[in-house]
Amino acid sequence: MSAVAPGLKPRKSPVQARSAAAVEALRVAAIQVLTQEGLSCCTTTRIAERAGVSVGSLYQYFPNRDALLAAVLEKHLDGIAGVVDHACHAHRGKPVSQMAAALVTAFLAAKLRDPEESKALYAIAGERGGAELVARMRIRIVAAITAMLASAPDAHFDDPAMTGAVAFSALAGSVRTLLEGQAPGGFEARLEGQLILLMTAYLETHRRPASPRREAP
Amino acid sequence: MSAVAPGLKPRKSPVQARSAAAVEALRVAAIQVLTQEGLSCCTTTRIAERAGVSVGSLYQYFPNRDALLAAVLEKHLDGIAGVVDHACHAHRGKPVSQMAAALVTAFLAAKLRDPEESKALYAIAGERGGAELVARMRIRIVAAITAMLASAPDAHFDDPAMTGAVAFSALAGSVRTLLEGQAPGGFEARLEGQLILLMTAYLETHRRPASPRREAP
Amino acid sequence: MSAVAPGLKPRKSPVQARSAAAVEALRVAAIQVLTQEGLSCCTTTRIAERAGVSVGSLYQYFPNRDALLAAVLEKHLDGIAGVVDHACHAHRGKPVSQMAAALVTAFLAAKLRDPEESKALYAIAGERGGAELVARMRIRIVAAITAMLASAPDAHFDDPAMTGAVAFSALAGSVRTLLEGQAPGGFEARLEGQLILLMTAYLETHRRPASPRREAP
Amino acid sequence: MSAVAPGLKPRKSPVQARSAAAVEALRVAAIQVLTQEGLSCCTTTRIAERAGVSVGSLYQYFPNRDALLAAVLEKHLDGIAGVVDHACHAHRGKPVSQMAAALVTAFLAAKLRDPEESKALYAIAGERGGAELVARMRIRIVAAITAMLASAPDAHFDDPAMTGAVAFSALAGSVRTLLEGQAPGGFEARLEGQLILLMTAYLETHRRPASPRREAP
DNA sequence: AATGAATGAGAGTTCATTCAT
DNA sequence: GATGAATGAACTCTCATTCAT
Repeated sequence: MSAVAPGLKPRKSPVQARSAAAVEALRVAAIQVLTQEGLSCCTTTRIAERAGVSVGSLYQYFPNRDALLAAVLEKHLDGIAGVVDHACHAHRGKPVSQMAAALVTAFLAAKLRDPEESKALYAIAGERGGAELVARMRIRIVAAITAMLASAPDAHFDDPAMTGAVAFSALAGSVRTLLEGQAPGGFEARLEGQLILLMTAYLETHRRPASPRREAP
Repeated sequence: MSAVAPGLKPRKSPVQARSAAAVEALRVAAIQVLTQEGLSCCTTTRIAERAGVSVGSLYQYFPNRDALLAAVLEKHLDGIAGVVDHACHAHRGKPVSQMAAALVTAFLAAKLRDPEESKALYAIAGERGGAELVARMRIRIVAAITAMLASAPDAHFDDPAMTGAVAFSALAGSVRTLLEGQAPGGFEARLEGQLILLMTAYLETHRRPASPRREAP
Repeated sequence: MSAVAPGLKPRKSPVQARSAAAVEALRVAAIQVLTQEGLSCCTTTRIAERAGVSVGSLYQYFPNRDALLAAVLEKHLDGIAGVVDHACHAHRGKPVSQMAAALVTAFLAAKLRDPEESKALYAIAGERGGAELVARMRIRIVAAITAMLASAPDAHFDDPAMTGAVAFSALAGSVRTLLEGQAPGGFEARLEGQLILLMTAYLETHRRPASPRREAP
Repeated sequence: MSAVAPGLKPRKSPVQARSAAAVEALRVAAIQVLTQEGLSCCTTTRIAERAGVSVGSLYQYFPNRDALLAAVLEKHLDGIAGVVDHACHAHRGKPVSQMAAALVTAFLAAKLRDPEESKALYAIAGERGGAELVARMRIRIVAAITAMLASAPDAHFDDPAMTGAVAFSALAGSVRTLLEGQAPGGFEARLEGQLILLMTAYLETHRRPASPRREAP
């Protein structure tokens, strides 16, 4: 229906732009409501209200409430996965100690950027549909870690996928504990150091005994 | 835990016995419903139905739905905490490697004894009230670990509470991931070994450099 | 269980005595609960509890909740009616001014002896069954008043029943207002005087102009 | 009350009109249910059903059941108070006998316009919240009566507020009795005359002894 | 497209009443 | 008889979803 801007890249039509804006507003509103009022107050009406659109419109963009919440969760998880992905790519071929530090740092940075949001989304992650998204994201991240580990020059992992999975689980679990429980004072501050320590110790368990270069058959 | 002296007192009046049976039936039913139908289907009606009692009876034993779910969660957490507590006590003064193995083994044994139950209860843990119970249990377990660590003859922890907290978080988080996501094949089987490896590596990070007795300045 | 005093009047059997005690306890308990916790808290369980008997027993003495409440109301109304009845009998043949004063005084004394109770019972009076009891009591009292009025030496009432009904309505209504609304300060204190004034004025409206015997045309 | 100028503005937006219609339908339905089935059958479901709207809609207009009933009562009481208020204003400065007649006539006319409604609302008046509304209305009416009495040229009231309160209580109480009890035949018909008699007698009790004009000190 | 009033199934909870003990 | 746990219909209220405007 809209006349596309003459020439360059196909922009979103005005209609689509409006849609996109509304969708984004709903996403942000959902997080705010979730954060400030809790899951049980996170009704479609409240979200729409906060987003400044009508409930009717909400249902134009999402088939139902769960789809909206899933979308919110998915975007969040995508962000996390992207950051970790990137860090893993960037540290291929580096020594495992650097890998460990990079992994921890990247994940913490991503997850703690908006702690309230991260915390609130755990509530969604447990709901129908959430588990699957989390599983997908986990697979993606573990794959990235696995690939990184496999490229380590100073270590050999018999089963890098397993090691990666355990490493990520430990990391994600620790952060979850931090966010969910009111962590004891100073916990947050020193968590990063401790996690790097933990991660490094775990990965270096697999360190290659001697100069690996030449003799790999 | 104690074997009752054979043949003696009936221990509970018939009335209490019926009550206890109903309460237990409700507890089990709640876990079943949670497991098989999810948190949002876990209504008082459904639980009572499954337990074979009427809703009215449910409310005779629990003041409201949340109290029932909290009771279920609390019993579960108490079981876990008891096992870990016990293991920590039993390994005071042992080398850290044994501590690590014992901690991992005890926690896994407790948490994976009924995986469905454990999994289902994560859903409750996020609800209002659940978080507090989890926090309490965490504090109790971390305290036990901390005390154990502080007694290690072959390591010195500057901040055993921090180390204990991180160790537990990593452990609990890994198991959660295992239970929540459909873990990749074989994950469960080798998880215990990997977690022992992880835990040991982390704790031995703090190993006392040499024979500690004589040369401490 | 007790040995009945040998000989004289047929006492209630022990069983009946127990029943009577329980019934009375329930009656009193109902009033207390009604007074202290309100009609919506006036459940059979609560009443039985307060009376120190079991719900089961309550249902041995009363076929259902409404019957219990009706019994409570009935006894209350009987008390009131009795007092007024008595006063009316005692003032037959007296001047109307004395009748007015006696009526007001008797009714107020009866109704305000336990204001809380009186007030609480208005709640029952509106429920199914209550209205009928109230109507019956009204009829009884109005009859007594009517008879008294008809005997007045210094007045003549064309329709003493009508006059009696209006007089009683006004009286009962005023007291109800006093009890229900938080009456303005001092209202209670001077109500009696004002009501006597009102009643006297109303009844003296019908005063026989002169020596009544002879000259009635 | 005013005839809307023909053909002009729709006065209410369609939305508001629908709302208003629903609210009014609920009000009427509540009175009908109360009248025909009693307070204990006056449930939100039943009211909504009778009003031809869904329960959900009921809760869109009233925060809860009590609020709906209170609204119904309030409107009724406002109507009564308005009529009495008006009559009192209109009879300031008139002789007390006219005041008495006007007060009785106005109140009866208002209260007996829809006797079923009036009767049904007594049930609400006793519930939590109802008492307060009744008290407020009472205060308003008594104030109006008091002001009227104070303006009487042919009587002097030492405490017009007290006299007003008693007068109103007697009046309201009599009517209540009429409506609640199945009044004896003909009662209603002659009640007005009797109440005027009663009221007049009571008020004239305070008649100023002699020609008041000149000698007011 | 956008709106938000209307819907009604279904949730949690209560309580008069019964009946096995 | 007395008991009080068990019952379940019925109540109030919520909220995801629809659809006339």
